[in-house]
Amino acid sequence: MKEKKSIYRTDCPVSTALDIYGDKWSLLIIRDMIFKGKNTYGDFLDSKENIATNILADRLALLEREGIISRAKHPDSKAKILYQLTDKGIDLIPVLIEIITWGEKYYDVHMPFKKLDKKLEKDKEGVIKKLYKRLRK
Amino acid sequence: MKEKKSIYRTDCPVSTALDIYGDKWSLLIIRDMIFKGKNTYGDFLDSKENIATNILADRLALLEREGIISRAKHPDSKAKILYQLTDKGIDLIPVLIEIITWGEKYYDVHMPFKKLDKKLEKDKEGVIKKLYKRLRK
DNA sequence: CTGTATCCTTAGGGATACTG
DNA sequence: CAGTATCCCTAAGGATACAG
Repeated sequence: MKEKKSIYRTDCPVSTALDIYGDKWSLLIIRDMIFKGKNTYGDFLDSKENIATNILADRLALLEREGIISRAKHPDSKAKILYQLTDKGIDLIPVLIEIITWGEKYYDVHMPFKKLDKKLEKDKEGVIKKLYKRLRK
Repeated sequence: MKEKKSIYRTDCPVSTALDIYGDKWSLLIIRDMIFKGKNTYGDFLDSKENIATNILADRLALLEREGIISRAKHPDSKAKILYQLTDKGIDLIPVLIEIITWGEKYYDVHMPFKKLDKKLEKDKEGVIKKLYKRLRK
């Protein structure tokens, strides 16, 4: 596997964050983990956006290297790997929530669960707290 | 100039948002407009990250096409152009704030104004409101 | 099932020169 | 000053095949 230099452009929090997940795929993996409970390679491959296997492998490695996700053996099978959000990854919930809020305000788009859309409008803080609770267990 | 197809991958708000600003530069321009009051081509070129002229021109066009920024004549000079955030662009404030919050929590990074960093810790909502107020004028 | 590896094409982007 | 244009290289990414 190629080595990434992991050098950030500047000491700005925005540019540093973008150096890590400023691309078209990383946050989709995080989205699937947070909102759809996905946690295996096959799960991620199965998304509507059709991520390529090489890109998926690359991003999983990158996210693990940055401490955003962890890998562990899956209880179901020896070959299977279980990907889980670390606390650092869980802390991306508010970022995702704000991106969703913006997207839903300006485009005809929706999260797969209508309940979530409505709850978000009414009680964003409540949604965030619930997600934290579910993922921290 | 090349035509961008502007077709979004899916109807997911996250993937749609990433189709627009899921790259290493777009949000840096927005950052500079929100937090540093930048609004001319030369201002943007002047950032620490050293964006290339062709990339800057491309992103300004993209952001304008998406209705996130607007262009107008600059009062100072006929040649100069004034870029300003639209309401849609201003609504990216919460996204940036959450990205900054996450970045500052996990990396040794800082926004150029220390006051902002401290205020963010104590009163995130207040900071957001102030920024909205300043930019909506 | 979880990846790697490979091939190939396109997009991103740095450097620089140039124009209205 | 605000871009365009060009050159050229690298990174991103799609498709497919293959391996443990």
